[in-house]
Amino acid sequence: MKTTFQQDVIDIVLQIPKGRVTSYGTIAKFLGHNRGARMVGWVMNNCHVINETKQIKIPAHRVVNRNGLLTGRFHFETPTKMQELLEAESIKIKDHQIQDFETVFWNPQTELL
DNA sequence: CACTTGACTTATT
DNA sequence: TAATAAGCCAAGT
Repeated sequence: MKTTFQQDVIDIVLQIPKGRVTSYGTIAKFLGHNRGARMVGWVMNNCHVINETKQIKIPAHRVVNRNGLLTGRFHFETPTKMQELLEAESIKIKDHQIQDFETVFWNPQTELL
């Protein structure tokens, strides 16, 4: 069974606990790509296709850049959708920036392992 | 098969 | 502190 990169990324994103977030680079590093954050972003860009193909929903709103900034908000249905989803999970956001980012940050390396 | 693009990150100037 | 370059690699053209 050859696991594709996007399968691995999806697998991790699906395991992000509710009310927590992680970053592209963290996921990439966990998969062995120290600087493969762009590939994670690429998977997220295809997450809509994946959602229909695999009939699952990927919590892409729980993946932000390493500054806690919602850089991928414009790829959602509406630019505010991402923030709304996060706020619905008790995550505070101000100016598209996650507040207390270190607190809600989810590290698969230490918490999933 | 070669070139471009990208929801990123780190280092350098 | 802010702007630029380089590094990473899968898909699309």
